Amino acid sequence: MIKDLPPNTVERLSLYRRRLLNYPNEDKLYIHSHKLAHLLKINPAHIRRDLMLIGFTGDVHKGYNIQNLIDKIGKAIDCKHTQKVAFIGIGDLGRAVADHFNQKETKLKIAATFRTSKPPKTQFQEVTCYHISDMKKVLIKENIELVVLAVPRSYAKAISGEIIRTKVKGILNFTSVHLNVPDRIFVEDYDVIAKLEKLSFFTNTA
Amino acid sequence: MIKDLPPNTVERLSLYRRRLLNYPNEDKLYIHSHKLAHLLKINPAHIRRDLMLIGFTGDVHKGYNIQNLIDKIGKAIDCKHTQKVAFIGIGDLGRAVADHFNQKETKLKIAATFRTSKPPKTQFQEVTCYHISDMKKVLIKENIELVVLAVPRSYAKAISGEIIRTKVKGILNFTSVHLNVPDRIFVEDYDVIAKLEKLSFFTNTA
DNA sequence: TTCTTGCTGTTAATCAATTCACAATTGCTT
DNA sequence: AAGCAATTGTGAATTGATTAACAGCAAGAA
Repeated sequence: MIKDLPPNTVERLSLYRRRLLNYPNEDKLYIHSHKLAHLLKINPAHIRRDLMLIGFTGDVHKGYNIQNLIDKIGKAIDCKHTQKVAFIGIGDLGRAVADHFNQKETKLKIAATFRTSKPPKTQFQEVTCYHISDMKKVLIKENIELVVLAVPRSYAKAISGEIIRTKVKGILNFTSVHLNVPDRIFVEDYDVIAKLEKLSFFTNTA
Repeated sequence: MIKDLPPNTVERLSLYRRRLLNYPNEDKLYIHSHKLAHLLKINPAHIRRDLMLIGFTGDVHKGYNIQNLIDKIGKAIDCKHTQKVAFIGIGDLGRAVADHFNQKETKLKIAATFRTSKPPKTQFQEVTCYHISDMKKVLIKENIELVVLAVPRSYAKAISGEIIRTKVKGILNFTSVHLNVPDRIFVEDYDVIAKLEKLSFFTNTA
């Protein structure tokens, strides 16, 4: 794991890897920066720069060895142990994401989902779905470190109050409520409403 | 509606307004930049600069008039007519967002939701939930211009292929698939997997 | 062998976003 | 009336992200 990678680079490395994992294996062992850039619709220089930052070097003619690159990205951004993730109050989106995390190459594992309503305890694939009232207990017992939080506003405060009493270290926060958590917890906010209003703005001016 | 606002400013203006709408009305008619900044955990200069960009000016002692500011933000970022939004394949998250759009102050209206599975046609609040197979028809009939797309990978291509044959102008894309759409459609990607891997990275180094 | 081609690695340039810092203003206090 | 205190509006500085540009290299063609 490399220190001091820019946040956006970390995100892109994740994208590179995922794209490469799905890359038709055919006989292709290598890929050029501009080819990968084209697949991801980004600038080739960006890729070369990102790979430079993690010290991965390609062949001047053949390009980048795909398997080695996948491995190197893992070394750069994955943590050593597997981290468990929980989805709190997010139905279909979790489902849309889940398949990837059942692949071999990932250090993240979806360990539980929670709902504020309905099913008190059901299975979804191999992931158990609990009622929200069991959240704290399960987060602790399962040693979950990352959560995706997408519950209605009215729940947000109480739930985040419980989360800080667990071992959770990171929250992807889709509630439009600003969470009051200690510094040891890393929060990434995403405000759907603001994004929609931005979308509205740029579809009417641009 | 103002041209040439930076994207991030547009997003923040949306956040400012929403925060102000929920601001305890008490007797407070005015708010200072640092007070609002504190509520949103951002830098006060940021707020002053954003408001400068939309030509809103405050009182050197009282601060910003809340109602006027709300109105001005509307003039700056809202489009004139109401725009309709659809949620495609996103259950709870849509629910978590929906309440806001039933407020008076918004130009966006959730007009439909679609599911890839289960309920062929049910109601959620006043919003009808259709089966995905009716999507194109409904998008056209309802004149929907914005969609939030969060279906499993395997559906993404086919669905985006249908979307481009409607009047949709903007897509908030939560599928990790790069959509191939013409330039007239504004796409904002959000890759949950990449965000989670970033979260994992920064909870293990920082 | 020598030339051409096309790629990587990397520095430099550009562009965008954020924050600093302070002049100007004006109510309030004395 | 004069000085203090607090706030806005904004130019300048800083930080960060992206893109351009090209030297250096090596395979393959001539």
